[in-house]
Amino acid sequence: MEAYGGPEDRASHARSGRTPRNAAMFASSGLAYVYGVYGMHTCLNVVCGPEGRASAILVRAVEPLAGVPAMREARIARALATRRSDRATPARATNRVVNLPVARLASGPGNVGAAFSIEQEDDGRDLLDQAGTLRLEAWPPAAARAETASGPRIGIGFAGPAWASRPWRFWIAGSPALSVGPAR
DNA sequence: AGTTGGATGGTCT
DNA sequence: GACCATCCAACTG
Repeated sequence: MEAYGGPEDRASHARSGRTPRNAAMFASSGLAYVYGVYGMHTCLNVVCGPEGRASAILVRAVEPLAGVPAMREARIARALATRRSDRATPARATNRVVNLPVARLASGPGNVGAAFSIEQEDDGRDLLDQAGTLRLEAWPPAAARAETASGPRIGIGFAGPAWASRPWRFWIAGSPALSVGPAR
């Protein structure tokens, strides 16, 4: 995951103040901020600041602990819906996802959006509503506490060295499902 | 194993 | 009209 701040954060969608797209970032914590990038991917954020102060956490990757078949089906459905080239025939696209390792099902912000069937209409949804289909649940009390690590955020070089180097990316140490990031 | 470039459209200048 | 909080196939070596 990655933390994004308000107008002072040159890497944040809120860097130019409030706009129609980033309105959810200024809302109260616990809501979803969903945006589309590169015309074909949806990314999920969790709004985490007080109302009026923009902040959000981008979910860059998820390590599947349950629901693997459902995630794989969602990936297939999304792959068929947004087929990218004539070379990627439906059969070929489906086959690729079928053979995808579990750790790669949601290893990247666009893949998280695909694996959880995130839509633009999920923007602003209350993730704390335990009756909702898209929700945050409490970490099981009995579960072991995960060890975390941190480093620079991915894909935000445009923000300049000061902000690009800030270690606002956090991950579970040793997780096999970490996002790879853009090639360049 | 690492790099490059195409796909694709909303958003903001 | 340019720019992306990306992904993956097809290259090179």
